Amino acid sequence: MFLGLFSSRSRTLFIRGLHIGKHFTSSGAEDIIFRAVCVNIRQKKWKFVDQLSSSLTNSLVYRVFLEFRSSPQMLLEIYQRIRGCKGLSDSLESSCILIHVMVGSRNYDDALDLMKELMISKGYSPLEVLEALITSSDVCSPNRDVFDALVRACTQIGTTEGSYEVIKKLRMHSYSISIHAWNNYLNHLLKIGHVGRFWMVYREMISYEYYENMNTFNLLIYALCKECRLSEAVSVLYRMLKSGILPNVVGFNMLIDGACRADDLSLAVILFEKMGTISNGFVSPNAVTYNCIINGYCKKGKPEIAEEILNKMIKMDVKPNIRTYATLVDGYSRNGYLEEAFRVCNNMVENGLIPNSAVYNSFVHWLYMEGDISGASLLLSNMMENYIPHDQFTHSIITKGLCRNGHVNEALKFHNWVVEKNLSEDAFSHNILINYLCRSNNISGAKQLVCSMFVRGLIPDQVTYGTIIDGYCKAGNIESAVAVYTDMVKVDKNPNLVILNSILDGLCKEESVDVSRFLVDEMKRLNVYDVISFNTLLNGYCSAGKIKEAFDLFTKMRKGGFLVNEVTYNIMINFLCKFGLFEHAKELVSVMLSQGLTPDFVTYTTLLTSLSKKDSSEEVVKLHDYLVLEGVIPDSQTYEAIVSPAIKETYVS
DNA sequence: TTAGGGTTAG
Repeated sequence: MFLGLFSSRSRTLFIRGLHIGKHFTSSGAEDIIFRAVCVNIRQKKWKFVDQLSSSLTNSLVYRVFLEFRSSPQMLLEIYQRIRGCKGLSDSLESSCILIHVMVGSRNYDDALDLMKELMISKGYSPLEVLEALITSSDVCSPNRDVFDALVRACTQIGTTEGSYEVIKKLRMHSYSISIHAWNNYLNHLLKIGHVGRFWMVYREMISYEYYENMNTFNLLIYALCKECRLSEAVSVLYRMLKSGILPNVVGFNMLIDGACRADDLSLAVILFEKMGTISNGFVSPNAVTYNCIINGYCKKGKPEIAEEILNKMIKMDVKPNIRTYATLVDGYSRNGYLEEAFRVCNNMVENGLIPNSAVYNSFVHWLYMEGDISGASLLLSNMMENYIPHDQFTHSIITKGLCRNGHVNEALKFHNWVVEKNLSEDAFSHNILINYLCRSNNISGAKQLVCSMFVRGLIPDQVTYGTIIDGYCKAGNIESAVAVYTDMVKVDKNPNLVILNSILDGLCKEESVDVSRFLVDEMKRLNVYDVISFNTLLNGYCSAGKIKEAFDLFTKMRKGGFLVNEVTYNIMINFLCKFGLFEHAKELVSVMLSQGLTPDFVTYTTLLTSLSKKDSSEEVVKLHDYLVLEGVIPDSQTYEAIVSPAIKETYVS
């Protein structure tokens, strides 16, 4: 109290003394300062605190925080005033008191920020923060939400292991964490694509006798949809209903979106129509629901039905948003109706929405795909004039657009500009360029680009490695491909199916068919294979003239059912034609059709090229007619070179 | 917690 009597001059001298005299920090002196600070804070004399803040020691800050721990607002104000001071930034214990108080007063955002700051800027590990929080819970009223918040902070800064260690440690300390923290961690695992780990953690959670809440069930639906396990995802919905938990619109939306992505639009529509009934009238479609269905129809090649859904949406009083229009714009564009896409965009503007980068990106992408470089450039200028910021998508689209239209050097120049401006944040654009450089046999250029990624702090991803590996394989340099593969495994990037298929193709091209078969066996053992793997091996057998092996494999694949597609038949048809067994090849077309597979332009070209070498024009025309009647879309080059002259000849004779 | 646009394989 006596300090209150100090004149402002003597107070200043007192503070100056604090700056100069380190000896002042003896406990007696600290008590005096502590009381002085507390009095001034209570009287809201912040100027005093502000002047003193840089001189506060760790222990003083800690004592002040303890003193005011039951007045969250006051404590927060003190924190705001002294947040830059060394006494606070050095003290994990003081920060933990703050965190306890913030969480206790439901000020989660500030608590999360503080935790993140401790881990990112101050370098404390999640476990160190946890231990400090546990220790400080002796002086603060313990609150489980603090630990939940720490798990959340860890997932937000992306430390997957950190969050898991926190959960584990809490169990060891017999502190229970809430289902919300588990959900948060599970959600994080899904976001980073670790679905396998998701299921492990989920099972672990259940083994500790936690009960799923609505969010957990939604996460299960989300995970199952990501894995295309649609019927299991639907059964989660029924499990929810059985356990008396009413699904919310998010769960329905994830199911509907999952069904669309799994190419089961009819299920998506059924769920969409029945969501009201299933939820006892509690849930009705929202904008996300409509957007999912609209996207489903667009990706299925039916943008006009998608637009009908948009009209229905408006009728039902659900307001379309920018994503609704962006989806439809892309839907029309990707199906070749750019004019319609522009019309939809105009409607959007009339409805008061401004085209964003997603809308521009779609237009630019599809203009480039159509070869309309000037149209794309025009739109890009328009984008800049309207101050719409370009993003990573824009950069990739421009890079690919230029490469695809034969301007690889322009693409490289553009890419360098992006990199120089520090605008490159992900590996996408690099991967596109690496792919085009490999295609043009410039593997050393591609390798340079990978090196530049490291220099810029960009981590090459699976696609980067896969593209380089494929480049080497295509160039017939399987040794280098395997060397890159080994490097990739060393940096903890697991090979995926695409990469294994590339290596398999490389081995087949090198006629190392025995090694290829060994690789396929290994892929089968790991359960990482698809129809492409088998087609590649089949093609390898055919190229190597291994007739018996080829036919054995073909029979096995057909027995397997799902491991056969049009390409399988094309390989065999080509093989038979090569050996002059044209009739057998033609018979395979009937087998194909009986299996519900439609011959494609490759089948068409293979058969007609082979037939034209040995038979009359009349036969060529007959085969063309037969294939077209069976639904084949003729390859234009083959038609011009072989069929058209044959038709003329047949007519003339 | 859910929805839009860009990369790799036969």
